[in-house]
Amino acid sequence: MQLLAETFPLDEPAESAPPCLDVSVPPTTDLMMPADIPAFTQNPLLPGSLDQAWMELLSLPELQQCLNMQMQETLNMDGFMKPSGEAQNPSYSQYLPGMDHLSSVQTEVCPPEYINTYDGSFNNMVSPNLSQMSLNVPDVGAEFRPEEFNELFYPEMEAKVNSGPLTSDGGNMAETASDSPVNPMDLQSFSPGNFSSGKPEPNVEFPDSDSGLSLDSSPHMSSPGKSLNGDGSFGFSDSDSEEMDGSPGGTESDYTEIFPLVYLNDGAQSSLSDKSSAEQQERKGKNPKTEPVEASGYSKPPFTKDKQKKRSEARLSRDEQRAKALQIPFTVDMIINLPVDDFNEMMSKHQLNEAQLALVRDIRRRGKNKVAAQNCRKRKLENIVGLEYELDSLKEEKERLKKEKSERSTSLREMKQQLSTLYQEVFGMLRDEQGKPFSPNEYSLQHTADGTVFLVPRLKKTLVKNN
DNA sequence: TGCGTTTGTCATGTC
DNA sequence: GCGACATGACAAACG
Repeated sequence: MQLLAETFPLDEPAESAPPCLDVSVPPTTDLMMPADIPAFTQNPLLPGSLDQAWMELLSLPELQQCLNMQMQETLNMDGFMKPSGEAQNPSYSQYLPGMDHLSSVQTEVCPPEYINTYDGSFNNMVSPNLSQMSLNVPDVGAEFRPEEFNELFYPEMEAKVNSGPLTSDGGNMAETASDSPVNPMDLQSFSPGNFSSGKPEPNVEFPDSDSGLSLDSSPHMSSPGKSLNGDGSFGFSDSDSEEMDGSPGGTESDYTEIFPLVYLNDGAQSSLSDKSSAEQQERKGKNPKTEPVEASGYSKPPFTKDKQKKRSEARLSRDEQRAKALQIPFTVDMIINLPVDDFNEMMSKHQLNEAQLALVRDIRRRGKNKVAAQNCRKRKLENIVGLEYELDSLKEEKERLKKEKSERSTSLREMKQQLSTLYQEVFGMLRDEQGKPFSPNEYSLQHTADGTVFLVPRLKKTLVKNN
């Protein structure tokens, strides 16, 4: 085994450079044969007590490279901790996508086969699976968009959402509207026998309408209701909803006078009524309350209970009552669910007065907004649930990373200690021309990428740095 | 009777 | 500019 220590110009001109010792360790040289180390003849030999195994290890270029890296990192430990520092990035969602690169950290660590060469030394202090050291970043994808998260955690829910009738894209809605059978209002219910209660109420109001049919509460002052009722004798409001619900026909006489029947009895109207009147009658007979909701295409709103469903039906029926009162020849379902083109076409086929038009628009707006509100609330709940799952997942990930960081810190500390020991041992073997050991205050060992080890004067190093 | 939840509605903004 | 949709806010209904 040979240990070479020769002057080395380092990165400065030879004439100005103080001598550096090139301590290269060819693996096949004999430590006890100074003749084999010509450049070292002017320098002290390593003592014969040097463990040959150590020197063999040192002779390995891989180990030298590893040592070189370790020494560099020892000199600059900040860089050593960089990956962990990134892992502490509080911006977790942004951090996770970038975690992929951390798996490459292992390439910067001395590979296990090199470490294993130490057998009894490094082997014990370094994780045996160093090459396997990588952050097991869960495959969570590059982003945490709520949709993906929902798909990740609630595939079933997502499927239901996508397949259900309450999609917000309107596709199903339009389909439902166009596919649903036409359910015109029961025109027979417009008969005086059904509508007239014989109890005229000049100030009766209809519930929940801003169509201009309510007098004072309506912000839509442009609506025709007021113009029709300048005396304020006619309007809708929720305050009379019970009245309306209780006696739906109670206002018939008033409205039939105010809004004379505009039934054109044209083809459209007859088709609308003939098409499904029988069917509707049959359904109404079975379950008159649920018919409008089911036919509307959103038969079961999310998180709806039976009683709430009844409320919904009651609400819808109030719109039906209004429509009946104004003798609007369309079903509420049609008004709400028809595509805009079909809706306009339907409207164009009937001569509706301004009050009727306003009410139809209100019914359509309210109906669509009701569905939109239901979808909005459903999405909000899904987002909340998804965020809760995400929070739990991130907490687990955080704990895992903390544990991993602790383990890596321990491993790094042990490696530093071992490297320091090795450094001191190698350094202590070196002797100058007089056979005296080099002062660690004046010299230090440095590695180059090719595995060469230099004994560099610290003063020189300082000078070079300052220059 | 007070309180929390659900639902419908309105107002407003965005597409 | 209009219509559809989304959403916060509010009030009513209800348990």
